[in-house]
Amino acid sequence: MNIGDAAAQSGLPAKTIRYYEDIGLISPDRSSNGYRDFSEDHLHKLSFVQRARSLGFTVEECRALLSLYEDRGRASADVKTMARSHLTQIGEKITALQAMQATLSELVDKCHGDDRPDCPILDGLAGNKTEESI
Amino acid sequence: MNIGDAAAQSGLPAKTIRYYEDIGLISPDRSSNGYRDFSEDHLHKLSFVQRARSLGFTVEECRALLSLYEDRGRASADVKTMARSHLTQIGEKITALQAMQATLSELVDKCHGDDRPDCPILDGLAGNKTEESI
DNA sequence: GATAAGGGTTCCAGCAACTGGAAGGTCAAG
DNA sequence: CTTGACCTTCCAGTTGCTGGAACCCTTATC
Repeated sequence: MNIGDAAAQSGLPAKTIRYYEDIGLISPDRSSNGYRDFSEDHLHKLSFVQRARSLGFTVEECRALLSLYEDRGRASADVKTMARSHLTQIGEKITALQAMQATLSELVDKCHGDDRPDCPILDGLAGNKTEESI
Repeated sequence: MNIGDAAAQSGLPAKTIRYYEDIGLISPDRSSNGYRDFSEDHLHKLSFVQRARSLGFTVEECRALLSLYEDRGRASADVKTMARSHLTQIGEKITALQAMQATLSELVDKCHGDDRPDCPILDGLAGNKTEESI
């Protein structure tokens, strides 16, 4: 199977697949004309990586997950540990974003947003505590 | 004021401040010895950028915010528009992360996490619907 | 046989926003 | 006078791709 079909079936852009080969994540065969040749197994791995990436795992984590996936003697505890640590990071990111959201909405709410220059958002960014600003 | 003090007072690493000068975000003066010399105004801008960055604005957005900040004739509506569009993006990121969180916690919950190879997390990544897996 | 379309290949550059490190100049203290 | 803490510049690397140039392969059509 050529890269175009592999891309279509895995949901990854062809460029990304080439990149994954570059960094040694997958190693498709080559046809006699030099084209990459993807087997079902390769396709499977690509989809695996696509899903792991869409869950926010880094490429290096995907590499580790892939090798656990291939390892018939793995301990599911190892996978669970990775997943949990990733969950922690996701949680931290959400918390950080929610803090930004809270601060920024507060500022936005205070800003009347008209043609006057007076702006609590800019004041807030400038470090001024703007209790009242009209 | 030297870069070290500017860094300490703005909460930005010196490297970052040099980088900001590189990309034209701030333009500190130079002392006769070639050292950067930061005025109170520069310091103010650095703190401004630091806060904007910590609210998740991109550097280019910071540049725009800075120029609005400097512009005495600005309309607060322009600032509010930027802030709101940024809030939207934050919201989208949170939603995406929460989706990852939901999917991944579900898989983690299903995984018993012991020394056996059987693993619903890997099955999930492989695209298998694992209803029951013990 | 020419050619055009639609694959594929390589390599190089660039994005964001820094960060690390090397090689060297400057300055204040002991 | 030297030591150490600063400062300077420049170059390379990070993450995960993405775009583009220049070129090869295959198939169909004229």
